[in-house]
Amino acid sequence: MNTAPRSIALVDCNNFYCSCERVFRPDLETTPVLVLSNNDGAVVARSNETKALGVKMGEPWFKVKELAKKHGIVAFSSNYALYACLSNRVMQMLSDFSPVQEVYSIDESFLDLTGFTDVTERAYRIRKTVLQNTGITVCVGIASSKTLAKLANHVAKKHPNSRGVFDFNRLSVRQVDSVLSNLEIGEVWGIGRKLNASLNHDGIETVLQLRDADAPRLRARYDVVMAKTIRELRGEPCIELEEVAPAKQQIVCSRSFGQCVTDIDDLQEALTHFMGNAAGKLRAQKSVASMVQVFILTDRFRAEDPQYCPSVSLPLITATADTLTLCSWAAAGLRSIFKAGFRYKKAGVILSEFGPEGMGQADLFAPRDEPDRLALMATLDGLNARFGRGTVKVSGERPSGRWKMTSDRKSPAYTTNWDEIARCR
DNA sequence: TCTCCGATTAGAC
DNA sequence: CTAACGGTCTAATCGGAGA
Repeated sequence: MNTAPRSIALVDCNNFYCSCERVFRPDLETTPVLVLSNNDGAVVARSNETKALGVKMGEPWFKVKELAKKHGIVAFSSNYALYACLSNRVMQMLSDFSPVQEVYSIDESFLDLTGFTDVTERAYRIRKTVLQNTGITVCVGIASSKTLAKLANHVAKKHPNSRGVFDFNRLSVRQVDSVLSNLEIGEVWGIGRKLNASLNHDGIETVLQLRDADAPRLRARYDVVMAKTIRELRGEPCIELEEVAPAKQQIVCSRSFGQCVTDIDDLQEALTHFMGNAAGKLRAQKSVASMVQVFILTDRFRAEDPQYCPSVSLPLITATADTLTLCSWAAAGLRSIFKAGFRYKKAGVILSEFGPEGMGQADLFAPRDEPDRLALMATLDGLNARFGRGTVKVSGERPSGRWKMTSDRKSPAYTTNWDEIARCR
C-alpha cells in the first residue's frame, strides 16, 4: 500500500508581463512598472512597486494615469509576442524537472514531482534555473492536490521567508490547519467574487472553514465544482494534470477599436483581419469549422449614444478552415446585421462546431474545399510562421486601419523581430 | 416527460 | 485639448422548444 501523498507543484511567474518587459529593460529593475490590456484600456499587470502604490488590477488606465505620472510609473502596452516567446522558454526549461507537465496558462505550469526524493531542493533549483536563464522570478507551491498547490504558491509569493517555495506536504496536520485558518476563501482556485460573497453570507470566511464545511449541504446549495474544490482542499486529488491541451471548441477573435467606427467598410476590414487570425489558429489545431458568428457592438460606456449590439450565426454546409471562404461568410454576416447611424466600438468573429481537418464532415456528397486552396493556406501559414504573424494576409481592399487599437506604449519585439532589436540601441 | 439547444452566468488569467 | 473600462476560453445551469 502506498500512503505517500502526491507532490504536485505549481510554478508561477511573478508579475509575469512586467517581468518580461524588465528582461529587456534592466534599467527599470526598481522602477514601478505596469502593463495595459489591449487598446491600452486597463491595468493587467503590476510590479511590486506599482502594487505598493495602490494601483489595482483591472483598473482603467485613465483613472491611473495621474498617479502614474506623479510616481514615475512606467506603463507598457501589452506585447503578446514578447510574453509568448518568454513563456515558451520558461515552460521548456520547467519540462526538465519532471516527466509530467501541464502548461496551465501563459505564466503557470503544474509539474508532478511525486516520487522524487528531493522535492523541495528541486523546487529551489527550478527557481534558480529560470532566474539565471531568463531573468524571471518564479514561485513554487507544492501539495497533494492542484487546488492546494495553488494555495501553496500564494503563500510562497506572500511570505518572503519562504524564499519562493512552500510545500504543504512538509507540514504537520496542525501546521496545515494553522496556515489554512489564515487564508481567505477568495484565494481558493474556483472561488470568485460571487461565490466568495455567498459563502461569507453562510459564515464561511477562512479556507479552513471551507475545507471542514458540511460537504453534502454545500453540494446541495452549490455545484459539482464546489464539491471537488472541497475534496481537493482535504488533500484528495480529484483534478488530474492535463499533459496535452485539448483542442479548442471555439475560437474567438475580437477587439475594441481605438476610436469609434461608423463605416461598414472599416468594420469589414477589421473582421477580415480578425478572421485571418482565427482561421490560422483553427488550422494550427487541424480543425475545420462549420459555424461562423459575427458580432458588432456600440460603446456601452457611452450611455448617451444609442446602443446596438447585433450578432449573427451562419451555419456552413461545408466545414472549412479556408481564410478566404470564412472571410466571405463573415462579410455576408456583417452586411446582414449592419445598420448605419451607430458608433461601433468593438467587433469580432467566432468559429465553432469543429471537426477534424480533411474529413469532409458527415455529408459525403457535400462539396469539398479545393485542394489548391488548401495548399495556398498551408503556404500562407508557413510564411507567417517563419517571418512573423501578419507577413501575409488577406487583403480587404482600401485598408484604412481606422479600426486599429491604440497601443502607444508598446515595447519593441525584442525576441521576434530582428529590425526592432537593432533599433533598440 | 425527456432531451437538446442557446443564452446566461461564473470563473480563470 | 478631449475622452477614456481587455480578450479568450470552459463548464454549469436554466428555460424553452421539439420529440
